[in-house]
Amino acid sequence: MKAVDLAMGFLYNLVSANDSDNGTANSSQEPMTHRITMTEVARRAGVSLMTVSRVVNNKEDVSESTRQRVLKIIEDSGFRPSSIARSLVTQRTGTLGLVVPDIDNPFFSGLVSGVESQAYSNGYNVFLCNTNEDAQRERSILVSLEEKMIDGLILCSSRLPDEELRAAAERFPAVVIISRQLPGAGLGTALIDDRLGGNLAITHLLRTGRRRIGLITGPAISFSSQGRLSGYRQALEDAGIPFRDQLVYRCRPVQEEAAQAVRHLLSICPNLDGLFCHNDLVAVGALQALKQYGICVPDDVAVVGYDDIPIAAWVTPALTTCRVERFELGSQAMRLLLERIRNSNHQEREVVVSPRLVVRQSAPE
Amino acid sequence: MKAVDLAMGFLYNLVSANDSDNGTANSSQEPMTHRITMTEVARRAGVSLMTVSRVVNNKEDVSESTRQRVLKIIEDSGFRPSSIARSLVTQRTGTLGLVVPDIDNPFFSGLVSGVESQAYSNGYNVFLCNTNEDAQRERSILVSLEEKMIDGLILCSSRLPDEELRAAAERFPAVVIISRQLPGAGLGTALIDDRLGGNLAITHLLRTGRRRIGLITGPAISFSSQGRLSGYRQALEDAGIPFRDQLVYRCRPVQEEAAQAVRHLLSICPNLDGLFCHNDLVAVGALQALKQYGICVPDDVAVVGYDDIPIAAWVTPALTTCRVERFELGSQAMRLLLERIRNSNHQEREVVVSPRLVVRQSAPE
DNA sequence: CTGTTAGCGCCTTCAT
DNA sequence: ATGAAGGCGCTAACAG
Repeated sequence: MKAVDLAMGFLYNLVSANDSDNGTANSSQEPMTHRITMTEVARRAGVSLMTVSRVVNNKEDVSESTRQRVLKIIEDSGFRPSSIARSLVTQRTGTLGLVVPDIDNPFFSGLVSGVESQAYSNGYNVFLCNTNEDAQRERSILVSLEEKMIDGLILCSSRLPDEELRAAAERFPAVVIISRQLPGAGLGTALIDDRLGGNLAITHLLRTGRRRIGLITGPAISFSSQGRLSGYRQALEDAGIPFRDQLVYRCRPVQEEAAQAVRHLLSICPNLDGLFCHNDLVAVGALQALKQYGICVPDDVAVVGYDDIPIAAWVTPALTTCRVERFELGSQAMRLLLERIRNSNHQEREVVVSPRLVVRQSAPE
Repeated sequence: MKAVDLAMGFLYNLVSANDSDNGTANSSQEPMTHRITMTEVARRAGVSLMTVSRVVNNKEDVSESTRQRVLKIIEDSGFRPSSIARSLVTQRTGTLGLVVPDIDNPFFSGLVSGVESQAYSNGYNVFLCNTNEDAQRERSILVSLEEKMIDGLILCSSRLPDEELRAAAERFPAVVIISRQLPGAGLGTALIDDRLGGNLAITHLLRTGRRRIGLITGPAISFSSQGRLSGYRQALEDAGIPFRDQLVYRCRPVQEEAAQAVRHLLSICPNLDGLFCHNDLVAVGALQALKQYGICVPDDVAVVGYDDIPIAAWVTPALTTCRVERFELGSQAMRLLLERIRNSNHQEREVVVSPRLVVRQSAPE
C-alpha cells in the first residue's frame, strides 16, 4: 500500500468518499485562481503546516478532532497536495518511463496495456514515449525522462548501440529492458524465448511434411531476429535437414516488405513448401503475395507467423502463429521494475516469456 | 521553440552534439551516487549558481568564455537540470495527461499515437492513463494527474456524469475532451462527425438496394452511439423509409456481443438485408455470427462497420466501413490543447473530424 | 500530539 | 556580465 500512498495520497480516499455519498465532485470550491497550498489550509484550520502535512499523509500522531477539522477544510477548499513539491523533498516522483518503438502496433499496445495496468495498481503513473524506431528520438526521450526524475524506466527494443545503452541506463535508478540483452549492465530484462518460438514453428512445419522452409527475418542486429533464426536453424538440423542460407531473407519486418521477400524466396526455391515469418504483419503480407502468384496456402506453401496479433485470426486462411502473451510480458516487466525500485536492486535478473504455437489453417496439423 | 526548451532544455543540443562526434554518450562521468546539482556545477566552475542557470537556459547575459567553461563542466559532470525543481518555481511541468478507455484497442492506440507525436514535437511528455471503461478508476486517475500538476489534459470518452466532468475539468489549466460534448464548460472538443458517418453508411446501403437495415449500437449514454443512430435514422427518413425501433439493438460495442445481437435482429426481421454496426469489432463479430446462420454476406445481408481498424481490411469478406482518421483526431486534439495552454484560452472551441466511407466486399457498390 | 527549523534544486528579482 | 537574497510547496528532523 505504500506505493499507492505515494501517488494517490489521501485523496484516493476522498474520491471514494465523494462517490459514495452523491457521485458529484465537491462543487462548493474556490474559483481556481491559484491552487490552494498547504500553508493556506493550515492558516484556515488554525494549525501549523506540519499538522496538515501529517493529515494529508495519514500519519498517526494527530488527534482525531484536529484531523477531522483539517480534512473538512481540505475538502471544501479543494486542496490537492503538489506532488511536484513533495518530489523535490522526497526525491521520488511516483512516475515511470515506458519507451516503445511504435504504440500503434498491436504488439506494443498490448505490452503498454500490461505495463500500465500493473503500474496503476501500484500507484505509479507512466510517461509513454514513442521512438518511431528512431535512435535520435530515443536519445532525446531518455534525456527528457531523466530530467523528469522518473523512478524507473522500461525500455523496449532499444535501438541504441550497446555502449550507449549501457551509459544511458546508468543514469536511471532502475531499469528494465525488453526484447534485448545487455549483459554486465546490471539491468532487469524481460525476454521472449524466441529460440523456442522459432523451434516450435519449424518443428511444426517439419512434422506436417514440409521440407523446403523459407524464413523472412528482421535486421541482423535485432535480438528477436537472432533468436528466431537460431530456433529455425536448430530445428532443421535436429531433423537432419541442412540449413540453407539462401532460404533466409532479411528485411524490415513490415507488411510492405513481404511481397519482395516472397518473390525472392520463390526465385531461389520454386518448390518452397513452408514459410516462417518474423511476425504476423509480414506473414499477412506474405499470404497476400502468395495468392497473387497463384500459390495456394496451405496446400502448396504452409505459412507460420509470430505474435498472434488480432489480425492473425481473421485473415484467410487464418494464420498459424507463435503466440506471445504481450500483456503478460508488459506486466512481468513492470513487476520486475517495481522490485528493483523497492530494493534498489541492481543485480541482473531475467524473466522469460515463452511463446506457444497456435495452429490455424495457414499451416494446419 | 519555447515549449521545446521547457522540456528538453539545453540538453537537446548536447545530445545532438554528442551524436555528431562519436555517437557515444559521455562515458567519463561520475559514479551516480547522487545527481549533480546546479550548485555543484557552479562550485566547480567557480561561478555563481545563477550563471549556471543562465547557461542552462540559454540566456543572453553570459560572456562567451564563462559559458563555454560552464558548458564543459556540465558535460563532463553529466549534470541534468531537475525539471521537478524547475517546475516548482515556474509552475509549469511540460507534461500532459491523456486518458483513454482502452489503450489496447486499435482505435485508441492510433489516437494515442497522434497525440504523442504532436506532443513530442512540442516538447511535452504525456502521462498515458487507461480507465478500463471504469468511472471509479477514471476519478482516481484525474486526482493523480492533478497532483502531478500537468499543464493540460486530454480526456477521451469520459464516463463521468456531466456535472462531475465539468467540476473535474475546472481543476485543470487546459482541457480537451474527445468524443463527447459538454457545452458551457469552456472546454476544447474534438469530435468525430458521427451523424455524417451514420448517414454515409445507411445512404450507401440504401443506394445498393437494401431496405431492411438493422443497427447494432452502443449504450444510450454514449455520444458516438447517439450520433450514429441519428445519422441512421435521418438517412432512412430522407429515403422515405420508416424508422423501426425494433431494428435497433443496443449492447456493449464489443465483439462478443455481436452474436446475440444478430440472433435478436434476425428473430425480429428474418429477411434483414443490411446491417450497420457501431464499430468494426462488432461488425467482425456479426460477420462470424451471420456465417454460422448460413447467411451470406453481402448477398443476403450487407454489413457496414465503423472506424476502419486494420482487421476490417483482412476479414472475409472485407469490411465496408466508415473510416475515422484516428491519428489525425489525436493530433488535432493535441493542437487544440496546445493552443489553449499557450493562450490560457478558455473559450469553447470544437474541431470535427469527418469519417469517410471505405467500400469493400461486405457491402459492395 | 503539535510546532519550529531547515532545506529539496531551481528561478525571479533585484543589486552590483 | 555576474551575484545575493528569497521563495516555489512540501517533508524530515528535531524540539517541546
